[in-house]
Amino acid sequence: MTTKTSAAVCIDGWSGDLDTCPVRQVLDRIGDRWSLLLLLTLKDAPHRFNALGRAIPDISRRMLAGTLKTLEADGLIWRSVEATTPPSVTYGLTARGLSLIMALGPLVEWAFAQAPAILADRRRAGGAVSGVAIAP
Amino acid sequence: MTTKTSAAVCIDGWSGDLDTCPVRQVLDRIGDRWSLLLLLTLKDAPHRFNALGRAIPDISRRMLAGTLKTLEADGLIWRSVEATTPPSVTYGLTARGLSLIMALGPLVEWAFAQAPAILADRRRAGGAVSGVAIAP
DNA sequence: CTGGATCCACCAGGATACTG
DNA sequence: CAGTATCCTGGTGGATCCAG
Repeated sequence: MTTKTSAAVCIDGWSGDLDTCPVRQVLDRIGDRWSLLLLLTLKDAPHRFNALGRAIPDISRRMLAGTLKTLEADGLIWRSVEATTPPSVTYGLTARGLSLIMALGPLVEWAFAQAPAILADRRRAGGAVSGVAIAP
Repeated sequence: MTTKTSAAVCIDGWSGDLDTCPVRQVLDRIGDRWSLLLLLTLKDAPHRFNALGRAIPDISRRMLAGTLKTLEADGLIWRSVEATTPPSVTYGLTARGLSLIMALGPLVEWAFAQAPAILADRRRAGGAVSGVAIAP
């Protein structure tokens, strides 16, 4: 979502730049490799920096720090620093972050319900499409 | 989502590979630059190939063709070929594609409702986080 | 322990040209 | 009209080293 665009459509009649469409911006954020995963990890309980790293073993420290910063800038998570030595930083969900997770609920259910069928279709891709058409 | 992972967490206690998590797969698909846009364009009515290109001016033919193929392989859209000369190919939503759009509804509403506040927070990023914390 | 800074590999995706 | 093939660039993100 870095390229300049000039499309006049997006969603629900959104008629501005593609890059200013709210839905696009949200998907750009949670659609990346780590944001959603972090949000869902923090849903259960606040975590410290390295605890998050352990909960998501394959994230690099760079992406962990960067993604957390972005999520905080968006007000989706909070960050609390204990000025001890060594320092201890804790992250947790904000109300806004929680509301996002709630809004994701139906999508999550859909994903779990449809995943097997989609994977089956994808496997025999190239053949006829199996989905029932809305229009002929 | 091309990198091999071995994480043991994902969503709702999903305990397989990150890459096999249904929600990750769905987000990988609709989170890309064009899929959701195409789905929403097709929601209103079926479109022909070049009509889609005109509805979304800044998509390249390569990405248009590629994204359509993937969406079809996942059974989210159907593809109908008229063997005329010149050929005419029409795309439209399947029932599954429509159900995905429905599942996206709450997220879309959330995005529109939260976008202004998020952008405001993002602008003065670096300052204190404004979201109300769930936990202190 | 919690990051920032830097270097670099990889690949998604745009431009262009060509085919059925 | 509806794609496919090829080349090439720029951004994403991993690895590594450094700092508070």
